[in-house]
Amino acid sequence: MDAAQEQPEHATRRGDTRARIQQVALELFAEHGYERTSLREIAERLGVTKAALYYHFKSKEDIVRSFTEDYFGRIDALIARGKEQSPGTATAQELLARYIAIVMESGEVFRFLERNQATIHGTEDGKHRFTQFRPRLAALIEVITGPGASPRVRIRAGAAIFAVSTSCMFFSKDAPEADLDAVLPVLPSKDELREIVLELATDLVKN
Amino acid sequence: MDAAQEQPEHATRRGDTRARIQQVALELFAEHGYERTSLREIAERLGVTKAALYYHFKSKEDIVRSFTEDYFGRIDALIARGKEQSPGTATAQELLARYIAIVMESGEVFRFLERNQATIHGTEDGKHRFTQFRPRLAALIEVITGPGASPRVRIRAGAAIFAVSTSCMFFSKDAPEADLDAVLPVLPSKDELREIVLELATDLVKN
DNA sequence: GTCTATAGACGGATAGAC
DNA sequence: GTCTATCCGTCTATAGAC
Repeated sequence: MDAAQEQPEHATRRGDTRARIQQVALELFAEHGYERTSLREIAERLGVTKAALYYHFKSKEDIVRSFTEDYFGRIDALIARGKEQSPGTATAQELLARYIAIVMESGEVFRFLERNQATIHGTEDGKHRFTQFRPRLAALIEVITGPGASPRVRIRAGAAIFAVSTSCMFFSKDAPEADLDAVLPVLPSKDELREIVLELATDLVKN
Repeated sequence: MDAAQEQPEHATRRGDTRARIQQVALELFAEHGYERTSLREIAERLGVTKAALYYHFKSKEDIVRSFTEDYFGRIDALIARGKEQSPGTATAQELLARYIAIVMESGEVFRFLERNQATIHGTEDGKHRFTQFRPRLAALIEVITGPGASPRVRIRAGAAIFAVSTSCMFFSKDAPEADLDAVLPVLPSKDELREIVLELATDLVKN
């Protein structure tokens, strides 16, 4: 994760308080939901008070932004990279592979975004919302299919992204409190999962 | 959009406050999120007061249950039906087709469930089962793949369900306020969408 | 950097009149 | 069936001491 070294020296020596806040907040936001998790709850779990939180973050939403901006930065970089390449099966395959890597690496952040879509979409703050997945999805599809693709091809590309995202999240070994046993008696390793998911996404994109 | 205000002449405009509450609540819950939508907001949009809502529903959660129980009933029926059939490609295909139909028919409800996962998961009522998507997913996968399938086959079946669900929701013509134009310049009809999605799901399941 | 204390707002829910 | 009025809890955020 990003260690948030955006602060002056005096504030973050070895300062893991900020990082611990992020960690606990992300965990609770993803598990119980953004609105159902109060700052009091986060503070209590860390053994500090609410006011301490406000020393490190200017608001509740600011905590969210602190761990989502890194994720969105990666996606944007992926899109930019894709635009520089010539469309084709090889490019699409590489894009998908990189996308899978991003999703798997930022597992908890992705889980948070997935499970709090309505909340995130609802933040109409105007200023800076920690924001939208929608325009990025459009760009990803365009970059995978190339311009002027048919509805069928576009939908399949979208489905590939959806399938990849949700599968990586759901079948991940380090999913917290998953009733995974019921659906997958034997868990695949991270590499096995990556391979299976990439194969399935490729099937969707290449036809 | 504002279907609660102006309805077609043959629709039962008068005397069905309960249905109008459901409709408006579902719309707002799906769009802005369950917690970010207050009963006051729902009441205001209907031109009534909060207290009136409590005549028709015993709590906020009760409104949710009123429009989710039908959806889950259908899924459960689908699972039960699947269990009675012998596993095989034909069965899987039929199951997928029926699942797609369910998702497409209950579009707004599904959107609500999708976009409020964290909230829904957070309500540990225990007594009300509308919380659990997880065990149903496990059952669906089992019924599609048959018993004792490999991790790869199970993950592909899961991915098929994920892809179908999200695609039907996202690429649906009557998606409210979707920036769909950006990703799909020409929109498929409901039948075309169904066909495309079924084909893609089949590709995932049969290999 | 962390604390205590509190402001200020808004939420869900209920009582009882009509 | 719908209203007015209100209770009580919780929340985010801030002020200011140490």
